[in-house]
Amino acid sequence: MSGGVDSAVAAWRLLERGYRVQGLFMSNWDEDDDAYCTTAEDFQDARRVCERLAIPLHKVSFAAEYRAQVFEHFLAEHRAGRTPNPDVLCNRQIKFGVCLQYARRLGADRFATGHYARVLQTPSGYQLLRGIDAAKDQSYFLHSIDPAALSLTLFPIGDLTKQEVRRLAREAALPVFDKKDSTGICFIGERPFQSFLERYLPAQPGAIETATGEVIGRHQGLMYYTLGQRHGIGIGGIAGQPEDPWYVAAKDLDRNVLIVVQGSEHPLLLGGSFRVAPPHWLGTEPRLPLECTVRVRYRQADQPCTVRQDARGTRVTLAAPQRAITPGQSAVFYDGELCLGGAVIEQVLPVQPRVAPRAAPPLRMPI
RNA sequence: UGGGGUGUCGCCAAGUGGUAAGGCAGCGGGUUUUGAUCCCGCCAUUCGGAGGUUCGAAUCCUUCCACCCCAG
Repeated sequence: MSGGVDSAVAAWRLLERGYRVQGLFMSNWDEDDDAYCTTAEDFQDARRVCERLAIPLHKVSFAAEYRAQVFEHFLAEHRAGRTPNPDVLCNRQIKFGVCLQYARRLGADRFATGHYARVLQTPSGYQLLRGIDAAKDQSYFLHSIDPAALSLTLFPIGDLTKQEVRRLAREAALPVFDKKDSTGICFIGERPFQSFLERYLPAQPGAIETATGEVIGRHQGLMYYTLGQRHGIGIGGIAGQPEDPWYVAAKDLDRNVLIVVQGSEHPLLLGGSFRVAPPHWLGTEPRLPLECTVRVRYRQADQPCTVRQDARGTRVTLAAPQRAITPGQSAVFYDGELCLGGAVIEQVLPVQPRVAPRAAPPLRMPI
């Protein structure tokens, strides 16, 4: 129970179906107790919901595990100039890892969350499906959990739309029926990103350059930016240049230079294929090459792709180039509604053919 | 020091006598369980300063200031 409307309705639906339900509230972030920290209110909300449902509520902190298994990795990735997805890791390590184990020790034989996703039992095992509500589907964040956890897991609202969840919450008189959806890093919450990271990763200012090497500004530290990012670069109008906004196209870690390009459709923002770390498959490992669809970033449109194995590892080739393919983010593979698994993006391969005209060698784009 | 040019929002930039376009950046909000993207809104009573002409000036005149270029 997070104190939000989704987990509240999930618990309510389980009760409706006759399950014996107990609530479990996690507080996994105790680094600070500032205005951005909503843990106290969220716990109160969870308690009110459980009172309304007449079920017990357990409170547990996995702050140490979160710090060690999620946050340290998050910082290390940023240090390396990549863009990690802490919530993917959080689901694997914390929610469907230590928390699930904890629930087992409490005597639970099933484990439920308020995620917008579905579990399908098939002769060959349990499979993860997208949530019915395409706009809220959270299978992307769940793709890397232990497949064994799926067999114990219930997603009671995965077959509902957000609108239906809100309506049910109202009808069931759940105190949080009107509570705003939460965003931001799970357990840490939404905060000014750069100032938050600065507390852990000191600024390392450097130059901002165009793709042709012209210096047009200063950045605060490569780790504060992500590929495809527009805001926060601080570049205004430049005489003789078009009026389009600037986007982060690459990071040159060796030179501590942020490389930016102008216009949201700039070719250097696009990637046609990319390398990934060894994939995590939720079901039986598919034979490669695999034709499927892939989502390269949460809420990005699915794209047809081919997953191949070659001498250097696993490579994904897209049917159409995608914007802002970013090392550290997850590529999640789907077969229709079925979430097959995913892999962390390692390296983007440029759209342009490898053989360039003799006169102009292709720009080297680090990362 | 001569000669030429330019000074309009943080940046780029329209406007050349009729009462300050637009873009970028920034800020605020929406969307969003990463970080982005995206969408909406806000953002110069004032045009380098001071005088003057005019019913009316960013636009004309005078003067001062600053910067740039060519001379030197």
